[in-house]
Amino acid sequence: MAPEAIRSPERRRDNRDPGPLLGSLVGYAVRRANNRIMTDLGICLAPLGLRPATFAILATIDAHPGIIQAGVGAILGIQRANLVPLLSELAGRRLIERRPAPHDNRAQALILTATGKDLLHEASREVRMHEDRMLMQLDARDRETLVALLGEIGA
Amino acid sequence: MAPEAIRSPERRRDNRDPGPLLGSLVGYAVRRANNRIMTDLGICLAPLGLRPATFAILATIDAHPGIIQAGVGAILGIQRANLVPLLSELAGRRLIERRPAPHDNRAQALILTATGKDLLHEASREVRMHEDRMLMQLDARDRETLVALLGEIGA
DNA sequence: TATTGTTATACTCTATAACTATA
DNA sequence: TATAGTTATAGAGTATAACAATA
Repeated sequence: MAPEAIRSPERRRDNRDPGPLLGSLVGYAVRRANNRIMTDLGICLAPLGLRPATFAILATIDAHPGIIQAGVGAILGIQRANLVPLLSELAGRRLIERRPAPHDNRAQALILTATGKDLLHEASREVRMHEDRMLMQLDARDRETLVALLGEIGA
Repeated sequence: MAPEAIRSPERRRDNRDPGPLLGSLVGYAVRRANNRIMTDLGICLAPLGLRPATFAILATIDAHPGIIQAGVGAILGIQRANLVPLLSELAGRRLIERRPAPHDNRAQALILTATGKDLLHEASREVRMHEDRMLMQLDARDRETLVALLGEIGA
């Protein structure tokens, strides 16, 4: 009865369908979108000597001048131990400075240098172009909806 | 003029705001959602001896019986070289079988064993519960919207 | 020539434990 | 005792190059 010829049993060459199970999972759609975004973002930032993680760190310090390392880790979901080599890399390139924190001698207050600000602003332009390219199919309202819905996941 | 006391300048303890730059990026929202989903998914699958990657492989083979390794890699975005140890792990546990492919002596056709199907179905129940938990705040229409919008990213 | 599966290798990201110095 | 920064280390995930067998 079933006209199996219509669905071309196992011969589709451009088949990227993961099947009904994965195809119905929001988590799978999020993962695929994340992969595409991160791959493209990495390519955009590479010429500036940055990666997604180091870009995010610079942006966070810029938004919170004097923030301590643990604060950056809490915001970005990076563990203190894993933050150390990333910050050392940025400090070694004179993009950030580690200064003694005012009221806590254990902590280091982080600030961007003038060079760091310049590089961040240059990277921001690249990232905004990257976003516009990735979201070409979506208007401003779609993008707001997307951010709002994504923010509800796991909340 | 600006009543700065309202926004409590630099003293919010529960502050997870990454700042105006990252906060406005869809990519950042996707990344955070992906992290929350993957962390929870990993916890759900661990008792079954599976990870997100091995679960996705089982689901893909179940949807495409007889698919060859390169096909699985193309669907899931996993490179052939990285697929080998994953498939060896699954074959070692007798969850899948590698059989000579009918029309191509280079390729291996992959199928689920009865044990593999049982484990996949058990894992599927766990994953659906995981999804319902992660998407608790979203109704069916929101979820469809989310999948549709995510599918347009990078297209 | 191109493709499939495979091995080897390296690099990034992430996770944990332990140490020090401060609080 | 708890926290901040640090070191060391191990595990995933991902990337490339090269090879043998086959198309």
